[in-house]
Amino acid sequence: MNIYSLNPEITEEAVPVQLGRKERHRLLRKADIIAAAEHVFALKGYHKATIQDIARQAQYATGTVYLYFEDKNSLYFSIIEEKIRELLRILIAKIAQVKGARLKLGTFIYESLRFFEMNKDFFRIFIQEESSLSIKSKLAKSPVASKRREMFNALIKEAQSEGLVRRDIETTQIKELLESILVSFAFNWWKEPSGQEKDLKGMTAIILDLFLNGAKKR
Amino acid sequence: MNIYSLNPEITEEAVPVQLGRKERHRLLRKADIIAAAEHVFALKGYHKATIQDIARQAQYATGTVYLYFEDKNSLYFSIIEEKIRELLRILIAKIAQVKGARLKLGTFIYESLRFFEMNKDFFRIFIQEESSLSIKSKLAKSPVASKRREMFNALIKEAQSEGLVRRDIETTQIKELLESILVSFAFNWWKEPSGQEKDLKGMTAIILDLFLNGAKKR
Amino acid sequence: MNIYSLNPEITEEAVPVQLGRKERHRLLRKADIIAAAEHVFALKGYHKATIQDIARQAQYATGTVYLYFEDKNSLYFSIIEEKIRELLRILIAKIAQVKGARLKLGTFIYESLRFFEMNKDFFRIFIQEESSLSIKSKLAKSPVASKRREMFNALIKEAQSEGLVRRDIETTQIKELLESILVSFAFNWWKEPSGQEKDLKGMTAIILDLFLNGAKKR
Amino acid sequence: MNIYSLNPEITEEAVPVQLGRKERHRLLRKADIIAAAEHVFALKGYHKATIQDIARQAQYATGTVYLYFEDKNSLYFSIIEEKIRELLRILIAKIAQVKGARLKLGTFIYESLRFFEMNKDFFRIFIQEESSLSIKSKLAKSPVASKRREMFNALIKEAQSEGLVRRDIETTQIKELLESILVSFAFNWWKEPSGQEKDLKGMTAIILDLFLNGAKKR
DNA sequence: CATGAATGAGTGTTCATTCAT
DNA sequence: CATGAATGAACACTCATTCAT
Repeated sequence: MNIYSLNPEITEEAVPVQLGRKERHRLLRKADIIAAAEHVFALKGYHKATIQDIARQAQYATGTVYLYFEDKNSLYFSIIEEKIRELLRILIAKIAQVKGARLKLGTFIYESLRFFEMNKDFFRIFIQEESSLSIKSKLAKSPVASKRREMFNALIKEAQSEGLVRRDIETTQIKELLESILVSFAFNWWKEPSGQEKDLKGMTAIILDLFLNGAKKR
Repeated sequence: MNIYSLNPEITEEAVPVQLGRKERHRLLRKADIIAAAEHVFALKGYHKATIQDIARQAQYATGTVYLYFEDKNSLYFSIIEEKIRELLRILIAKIAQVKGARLKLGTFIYESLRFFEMNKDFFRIFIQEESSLSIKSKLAKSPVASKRREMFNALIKEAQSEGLVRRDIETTQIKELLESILVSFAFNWWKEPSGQEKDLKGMTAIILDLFLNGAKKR
Repeated sequence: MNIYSLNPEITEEAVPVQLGRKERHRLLRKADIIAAAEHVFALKGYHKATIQDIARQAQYATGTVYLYFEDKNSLYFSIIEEKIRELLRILIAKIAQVKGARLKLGTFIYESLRFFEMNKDFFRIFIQEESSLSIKSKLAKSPVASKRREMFNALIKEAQSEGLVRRDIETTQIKELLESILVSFAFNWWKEPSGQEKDLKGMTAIILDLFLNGAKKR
Repeated sequence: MNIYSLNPEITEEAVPVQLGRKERHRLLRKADIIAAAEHVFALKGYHKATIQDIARQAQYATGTVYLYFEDKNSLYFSIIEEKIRELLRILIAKIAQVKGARLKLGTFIYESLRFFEMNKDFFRIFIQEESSLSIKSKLAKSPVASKRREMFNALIKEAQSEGLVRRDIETTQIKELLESILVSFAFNWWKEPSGQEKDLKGMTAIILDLFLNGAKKR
């Protein structure tokens, strides 16, 4: 897997030059709307955000949104997909720069936390509003999410074959465990109003420590 | 902390005799409605469940619901509070029966998983529908949730002072780790359609292992 | 067939005393809304009439309409059914008062034209707006329409067995002929702005003549 | 009256050579769009057919349709006018080939029914969807419809002066009567699912019989 | 207390029409 | 001329909440 295997749709910088003017234009519009929707959803949450709100924010007419997205839900979905795509791009790039499972895991944790920090507002959608886990179900079927899962799995597998991570537990379960820990720390950081000053990504070491060594006193 | 410190409101068996007939009546009505709401929410999810649905299920008139609950959201909230209260009651009772931090932790894990298993349908609300994390935020402020947090913290602290759990990391963070692992296993069990046959609470040993020893190979 | 075989639902005078207060109330509300809808549909036509218009006219809130009717279309349909029911009631009553196929046919024609004259505004819905024929298709399946068809058929059959009407052509086709002639005269009367003064029901004799003797010169 | 008195606009074969290239081009475009619209309207009905559908079917852009037709309704109207024009052309041609009012009437009925049979799909627009009678009102003012009316009237008048048709009833009314009978038979044939096999134009004799001789037993 | 009919604000979505390119 | 992206008004329908009985 490499960075070019990511579907470059939407993200402006990634729009290949060979796309026709029309198609380029289309992707830019989609990006406009996604940006507006991200903002509105983050502010109001899924149910309270209206398509009119989003259109106004994007400075388009209501109907225009429907030229680019099937319906409200698919727009919502696109935002999330786009975010995952972005995170995945970062993860792949950064992880490629280091050697050894431990460092790679550390990089993975660090960049994931950093991404969360930088997209604090966006994640309010999940946190304040609908279907955090429902979305997970739907996302599970999306190609981007699959890519991320594969990459994550590969990472854990590598750690297992390098002898860093135990093999008596399924790769998938180890992966889910690390994910849970990340989500948990992120959420607790997010929850605290004072969390703004603290450094989420600075918790990388502790997380890695807890993940690998557990809670037992030695 | 002991079992009597729990707010006994609502749960029938726990209704103290000294409450007036009126008040007792009132609590029973609330319990009726909560039971109906739990069913309907689990079936349809928060947004698609209507107050009319719930009233019909409880065999009351629409307006009656509003005699006992402020609005839809507070009804929803009450269900969750009630569930936590129930779990908390169980946890406290069972943990009181064993000695030693290790056993207590095991009991905590076992009973939590068992409760999740037995309330599979209820948790669909969180998982399929709204605001898994949003509710967490709101719950954080509710007295029941505080009680559970305190109890959980006390448990970890006990384990730390007994020398089972490391002291170089904050109690809260240790607690979050355990919670993460629980959530991770519970969600994965829930997710699998075949999960019905498998035994979630049977995973207690593995979870305790991962919690104490971490993911590192030894 | 007799007058009691008609479904008396809705029409106020026909509401049997044994209906509960609730049910009576419900039928009155339905009648209110049907009256308002009849007016609005006649004025604006099906597509341009909005549920809001109708609700306003009936002096109810929008949602109230939906307590009594599934949706816009079914409301529209109910109006037509009700009109047919009314006409049918009149036809049955009047025809029962005369003897002989010729007189019965005359009465049928006369009362049909009279009904059309008196409901001029209502028929504008069909004439100016939607789906005159489409509605026919749907109506064909409704019980009221079936009743009217049966009654009409019985009338022609009686005329055939009395020797007034030829038997070498199917009853149904004879029936369609008479219906055609009625429609033709009614529409022409309706079309003329001056038609207001002329007497539609006064054309009974001519219609009966045309129906029986045809257009041929003798 | 002869075939050349028909407005030859639109129909390709009839486009006179003396029209400029521009104008010829224009008429061809209109014909393209009308053909597409006929198809789409027949398929979806007036309200559910969209201009976009029609444009796509005609392989033009949305806006192009508006270069040739005022709006959706006038496009719809043009189709009907064109159909009437076509029927009228046929009627005039066929009727010119026979002698005597009776034969002419028969031809008129036969060709009208045949045309209906052959354009079954097209007539679904009228039958399933909007404004059968509304369109009549509007059409009454269109030149094509006037032409057809005149021709029809002339036919009946001829029958009256030949002594075939009674003169004690207005020509117009006789005409409307025959039209109603035709419509009635056509609709009943159309309505029946089994009608596909039966022969509509084969009913010419019965219709003529009923029209001329009426329903009376002799 | 209980009822449940009535309310009416609120929203996703469609589509005829326009107009800058 | 042709295009088709953009427009935005319009509307059916829902449902939490109220209140007269």
